[in-house]
Amino acid sequence: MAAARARRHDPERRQRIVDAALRVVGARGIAGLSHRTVAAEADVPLGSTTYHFASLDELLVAALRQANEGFGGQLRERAELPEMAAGLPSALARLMGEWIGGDRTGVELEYELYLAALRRPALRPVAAEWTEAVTEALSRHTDLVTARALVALMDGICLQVLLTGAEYDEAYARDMMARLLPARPDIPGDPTSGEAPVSSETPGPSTDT
Amino acid sequence: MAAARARRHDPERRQRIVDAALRVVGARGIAGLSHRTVAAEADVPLGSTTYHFASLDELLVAALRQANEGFGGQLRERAELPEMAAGLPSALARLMGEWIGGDRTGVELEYELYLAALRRPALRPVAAEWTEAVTEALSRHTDLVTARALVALMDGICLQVLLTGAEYDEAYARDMMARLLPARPDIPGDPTSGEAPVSSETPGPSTDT
Amino acid sequence: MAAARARRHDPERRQRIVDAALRVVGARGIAGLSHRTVAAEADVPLGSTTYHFASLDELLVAALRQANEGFGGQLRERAELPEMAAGLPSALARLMGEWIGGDRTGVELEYELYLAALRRPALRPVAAEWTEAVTEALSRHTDLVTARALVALMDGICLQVLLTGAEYDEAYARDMMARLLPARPDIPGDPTSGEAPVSSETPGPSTDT
Amino acid sequence: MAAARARRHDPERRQRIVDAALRVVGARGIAGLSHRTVAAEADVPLGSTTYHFASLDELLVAALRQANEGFGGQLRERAELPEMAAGLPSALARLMGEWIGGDRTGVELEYELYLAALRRPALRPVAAEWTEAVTEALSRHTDLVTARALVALMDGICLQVLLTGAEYDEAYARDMMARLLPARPDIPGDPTSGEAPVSSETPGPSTDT
DNA sequence: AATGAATGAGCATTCATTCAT
DNA sequence: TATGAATGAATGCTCATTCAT
Repeated sequence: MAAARARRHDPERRQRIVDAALRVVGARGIAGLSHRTVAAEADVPLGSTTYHFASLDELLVAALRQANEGFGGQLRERAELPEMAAGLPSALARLMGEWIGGDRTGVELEYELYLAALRRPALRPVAAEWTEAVTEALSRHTDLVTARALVALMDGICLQVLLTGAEYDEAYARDMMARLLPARPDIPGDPTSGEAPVSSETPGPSTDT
Repeated sequence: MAAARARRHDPERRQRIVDAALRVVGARGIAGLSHRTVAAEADVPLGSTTYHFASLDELLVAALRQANEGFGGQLRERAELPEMAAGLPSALARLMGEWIGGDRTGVELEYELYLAALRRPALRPVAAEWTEAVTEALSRHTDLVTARALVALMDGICLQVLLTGAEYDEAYARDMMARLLPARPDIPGDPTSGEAPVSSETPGPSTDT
Repeated sequence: MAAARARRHDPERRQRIVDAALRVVGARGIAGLSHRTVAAEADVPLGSTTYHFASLDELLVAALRQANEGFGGQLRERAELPEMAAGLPSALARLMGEWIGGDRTGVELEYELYLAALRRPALRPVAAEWTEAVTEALSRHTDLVTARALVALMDGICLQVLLTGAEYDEAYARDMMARLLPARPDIPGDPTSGEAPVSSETPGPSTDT
Repeated sequence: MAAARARRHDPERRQRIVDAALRVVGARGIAGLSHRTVAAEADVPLGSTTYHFASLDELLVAALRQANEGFGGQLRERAELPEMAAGLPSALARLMGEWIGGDRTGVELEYELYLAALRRPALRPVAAEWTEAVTEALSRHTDLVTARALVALMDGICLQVLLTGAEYDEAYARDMMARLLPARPDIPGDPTSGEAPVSSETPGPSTDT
């Protein structure tokens, strides 16, 4: 068990490289990720990174898959709780608030990897996995179509906060998600459907234009 | 092939560099944008790019500002049309479909520049400008809060298509946007508010368009 | 008297450029001095710096001449005071301590310009001027040869502090300078203090070799 | 002229780069030292210089350490000789004369690297090493404090010659150094010469070696 | 199987200088 | 006379990749 020199198969090595990659991307962005930076961060020889991950894309895939556990993981954990069954929009809005209000590094890291799929087809399956997983978790409390729309809206809201530097407005997020829930004209108190009906006012369109 | 040498006074130079930058980003991504690539694409001396844009960030700002005219420009143009007043969700869903269904290069280009604001604070004001402009255009037909949510949802839907490789589903987009519109329990047929009330369960594509 | 636009002869302009050059060298070293940096610091057009100073060497000469007022200026001021006549070594050691113990920027700036003469012959006359001026000021209280040696020793002590990061030891400086004073065999008082009145005869090289 | 290509394994490579750096600094000054100039001078690929020396500072450190062998090396060699024990000031003055009277390139090179520590903290430890080594060599013949002052005075005298273009005056140097030697009140013989038999106390040369 | 050495291409940026006003 | 525009050269440095163990 003593540390063998020149271990033949070091299964931790690969994981340590992925962890280091996440730290590098978190600190310096994907643009700062290179064989060198990750090797230095992981404290492994340069050749080791190219050996375990033939290309940076391959490393990014592993990193993205691991990063996906962030928001998605928390959401799946809470998906079981009665709180979420009781009021999906408010539960999601609160979760977003906690996530985005905490250390921004993790949030930016996760989104940067996710958005990188735009230009790296290799990452798309992983991005799709993430969307699927979150959608599925939400579909415990609503239908699939609504779940997917909720995910899209959450993404859009988060992006507006992250990209424009705007403040996160939890009440706004909750209300808009509540609107997305399927109409329940006949069952006004259905707990699975989410929040209570949105207040009638809200900056209604009135007679603009 | 050699362009005119010794082009001492070239007032269009700056604009040509921005155009070239957009072409480069469109073809090779932001990662492929460098003073060298843009200089070659614009057929100007290398020093000319650094002279007109002291840093790449500066060039990206100019490029993003110009790219913002893409979707946002079309939306603002159509914002005047009665079609949009008649049915905001279906008009927006159609516009998205046309945009995303056409040449993907422009779409990806625009989104890549937009999303780059995540890691480049210099781009955030421009990203905010874009959001503001689109929101304002939409607010001709609905309230500001709803407009902002519509933009967020559209962003989220587009991203899902672009990032996961999913197909764009116009009916789904329309129905979800329709749900976002403020509740009008008393005025079921308000034309300014957009579509007719959506069918109760799930957003079947119904028979639009 | 009102600020004329496009003043024909702006005598302040030249001085402002020199002042800016000193600030630039102080902050970023001679290596950081360029037409651009000094123009930016002085808030004058780039062309203005090349106009007033055809070469950087020319600008450095002007800057060094002005910087020479630092230590040398203080020394000349105090040269009149009875304190210096009473005890040259302790007065000089104290002055060095004050100079080197204060803001290091000025000290480094002055020395950097002075030492630049090593590689820039254009600066040598100015460096020689400085040495001459200080030597002459000291020669009010001792002979010329001793004065020159005192200057050399002070330079060497300062350099050791600046180059090696050592602490300045005022007592050591005072004692070593005291030893440099010409022998006063008739006043055995205290040779280490060197405070005794300077002897009339100068330290002729005697007949060694 | 093309040297052997594909020199994959070249253990002297590093040393050759340092040698080339010294030649470059000697010929064109530190300002003329760049990865490119040194690569050309050493006839190695550009990447080789950045591989062996991650930064120019690192290269300068190696170069300074090697240059330190110049004057310091000669001094240490002669430190053993009876000549130095017999008359420290005259021996040092003669050594300085030989050093400064010979090829100025080496002298300027050594001083330029040494003085560069003023603005490059990375060089300070090496500058301190040099001072320590020379001081220690001198302390075989006098006490540490005096040795340090002798080094300072020698530095100051050399600088005056190098910076102002003055002639080196060996007799002057010898006499001033003689004054620096610790007082020997009991042997009033001739304090200016310092050649007289050294008093018993003080770390005189006594019977070392 | 794993890795240190090595290298040429490329990077953003700064620069002195030239030129046309 | 004074200056903004313009440019090619050069800078330190990072990099993916190759190669020889």
